[in-house]
Amino acid sequence: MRDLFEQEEEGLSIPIVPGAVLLRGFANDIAQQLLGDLERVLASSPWRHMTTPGGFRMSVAMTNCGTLGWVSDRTGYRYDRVDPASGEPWPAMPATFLQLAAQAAAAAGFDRFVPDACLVNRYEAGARLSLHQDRDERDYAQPIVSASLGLPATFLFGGIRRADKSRRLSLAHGDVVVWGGPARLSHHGILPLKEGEHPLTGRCRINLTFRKAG
DNA sequence: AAGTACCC
DNA sequence: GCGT
Repeated sequence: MRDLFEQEEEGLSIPIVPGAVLLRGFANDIAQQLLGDLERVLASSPWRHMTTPGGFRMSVAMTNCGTLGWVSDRTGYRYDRVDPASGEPWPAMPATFLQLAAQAAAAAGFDRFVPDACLVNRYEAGARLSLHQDRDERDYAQPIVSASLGLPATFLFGGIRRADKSRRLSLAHGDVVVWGGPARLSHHGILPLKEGEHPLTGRCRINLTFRKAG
């Protein structure tokens, strides 16, 4: 019953596990500015489907902004200063992105969060991200901030061990999840996106994931 | 490896 | 649905 109650809360901090919190609707007021800034990022570094080290095409389309961008190809996962598609540095992180990330982190108890990487994910119907850990960053003392825009999705949030039981959380437009400290290496993922239409993003979900990678 | 296939 |  507690879960049903939580699903209906708005504008509140909802604890998930120690070190992880869902900030319901935290990005609502700034969502249109974020999406406008994203258009300028995409003009330099457009969407692309990366390849896993196993050689499979990821269903989620991605790009990055900030001094470091997350990249996957046949050689592995890494952060790189350069967009491999353009040969140029990733676009600068927009001020609105930095502000959202810092304010969300602070609201979750992580002060002075200054991300140097923003991975942008676009989910269309059927796109998914299987359960994984964010472990390519240098300093696990730095939290992860993940903002949802557009269509809703089911977020899986598990434990440190892959076999730990995962919780399912419905994430809606404007929701922000922050995890760090004891939850920093929690497994997480997104179930296949359902079809739908959102007034601001159309038939997709956009996710902004902020990290201090370097 | 953030993926798939296949097995139990 | 889980592990490999």
